[in-house]
Amino acid sequence: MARILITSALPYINGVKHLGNLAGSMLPADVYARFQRLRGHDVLYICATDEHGTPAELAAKAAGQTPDDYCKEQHKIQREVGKGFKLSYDWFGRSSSRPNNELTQAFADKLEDNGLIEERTSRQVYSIDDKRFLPDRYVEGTCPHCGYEKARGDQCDNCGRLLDPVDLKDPYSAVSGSKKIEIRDTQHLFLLQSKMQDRIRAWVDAADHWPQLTKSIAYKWLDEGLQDRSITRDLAWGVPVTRNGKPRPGFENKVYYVWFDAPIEYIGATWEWSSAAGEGETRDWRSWWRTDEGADDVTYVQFMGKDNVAFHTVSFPVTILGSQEPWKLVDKLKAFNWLTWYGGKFSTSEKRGVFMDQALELLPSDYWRWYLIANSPEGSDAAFTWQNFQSTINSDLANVLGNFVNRITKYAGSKFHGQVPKDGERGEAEAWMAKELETRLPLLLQHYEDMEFRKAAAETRAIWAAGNEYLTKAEPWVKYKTDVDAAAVGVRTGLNLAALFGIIAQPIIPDAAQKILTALNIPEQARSLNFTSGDRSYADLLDALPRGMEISAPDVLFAKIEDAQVEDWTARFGGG
RNA sequence: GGUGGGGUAGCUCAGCUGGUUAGAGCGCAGGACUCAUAAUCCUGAGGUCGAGAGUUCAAGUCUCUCUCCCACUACCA
Repeated sequence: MARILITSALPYINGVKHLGNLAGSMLPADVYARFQRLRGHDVLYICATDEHGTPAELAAKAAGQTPDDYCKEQHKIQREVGKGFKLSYDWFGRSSSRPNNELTQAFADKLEDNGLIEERTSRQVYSIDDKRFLPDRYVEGTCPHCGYEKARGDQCDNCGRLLDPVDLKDPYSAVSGSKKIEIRDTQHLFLLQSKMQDRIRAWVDAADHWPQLTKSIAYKWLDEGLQDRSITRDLAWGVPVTRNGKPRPGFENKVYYVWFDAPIEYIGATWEWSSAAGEGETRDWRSWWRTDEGADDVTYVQFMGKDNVAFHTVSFPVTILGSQEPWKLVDKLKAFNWLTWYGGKFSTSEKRGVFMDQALELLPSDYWRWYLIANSPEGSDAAFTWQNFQSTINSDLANVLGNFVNRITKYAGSKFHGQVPKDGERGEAEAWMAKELETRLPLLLQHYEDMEFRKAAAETRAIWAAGNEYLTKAEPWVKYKTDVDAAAVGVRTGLNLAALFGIIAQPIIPDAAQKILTALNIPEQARSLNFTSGDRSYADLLDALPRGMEISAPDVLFAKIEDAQVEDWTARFGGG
């Protein structure tokens, strides 16, 4: 039994996430976690909300709440939506939690002890009316190059040029609109990433389980040369800057930069999980993270969108390696491209696309889970369209899987008293089906191991489709007229296939799988993805259910998506 | 601008270190079947693999040029 630690990129606290966020980190991580649990491994799947930073502070202000209250509320909302999508987190934490505060401060201390942090003075935009320093993008003004009047301090959206806020003409605060702006000196802590360049490169060189996309992004940063970066900000909301447990002089009104503390929350959330252990339960977070305390046998897998890769392959490892402490580093890193929405991006700020809470109002989570995995943006960006969604669901789920389960269970009910038939001998059709399973099931497992989710879904579907093909070959409804025993073999095999189809469906569509397996009375211990444990062969899968066992026909598993619904949703959400 | 990824059947995508007639699903056409959610199964049509040049006995697969799309570009996260 292997120990597998899984984390998905922390969703930012600022509002419910859209389907693109779900498809690019949380959902595949969940599918992978479910898969590995069903393989019998010891899995710990950790996620959390990323709560610090300027956007959270401003959103709280806009909502008339303290950042703390705002985050508490938003965290609960995100946690519930995650539940709605059946994301099987072992823990869904908060980056503002106490453990993360402690860990972040401890890491900073270690880094400074190791000569990797120094104080530097930098010049920043200060808004007098807002009484705060402003990040570059919260300063707006007229672009010195093209005259665009709403250029941001970091970049002009009109001409695309990178800017420095001091270059803007007539600058004003994007927070309040105030023009009372000045440049002030401010002290910040800089993490000396440049000193870690060689160590990081050696570590990336040695990482042989990373996909191409991941490595190329890491090397890009390394080739350009790691720059020292500021890890503190002039904000009130965040992890307070300390030195050896005491407020750091001159930094009383500053916090660590959100990108410094957020990845540390992977560890922090595990600590939270540990602290929440119930009566008589032992949870040791350090055994998952400290290689000197048991984590050396842990395989750590991270899931994220491509925008996050640099931070996970370079920035966070600088923190970990720079600490000189035996913390666990990532072993496998799966990065995703974007799910696109009618030619553009899903966008939280522009409210483009479908958001997780809205999606659940339209259809049960399985529908979305299947579509988003079967069309996962793995190799390149993937387009979401309502029509594609409709045809994928209707074909794969309603027709191929749902109809298979329905036809065989109904037929068993009407002709074989709702029992697994006892009689009849196997023939050619069963041999053909066994052969299919023998070649396809190992492929399916391999795709999951490789984290090739599109391929895993395609193989799952191919196995379901093979079941329909089998029934055509076996045609029990024809044989029933002349030879009931011959029909019995077909029905028995069909019912066993329905059970198997439910079993392999579990990682992607857990609810539907549960319905199938419950209707067929499959006990928990018989639901694993270890198909050939012991002396069991693939052919045995076709006769695994106890003969004579009562089964029931589940309700129709998937309703088809009607054209009228597509029209309705298109009108409501746009697209097309 | 720089860097990276991508441009393969009507649509969405597979095609690893170059090797016989380029694949899948959907859609489309025809047929079979009737247990089933007008579902399923079979067969078929359909591609100058973005454009051009080069290397090679052989290129979707390697090199160069061009073109279009997307992402990243370190103080948004």
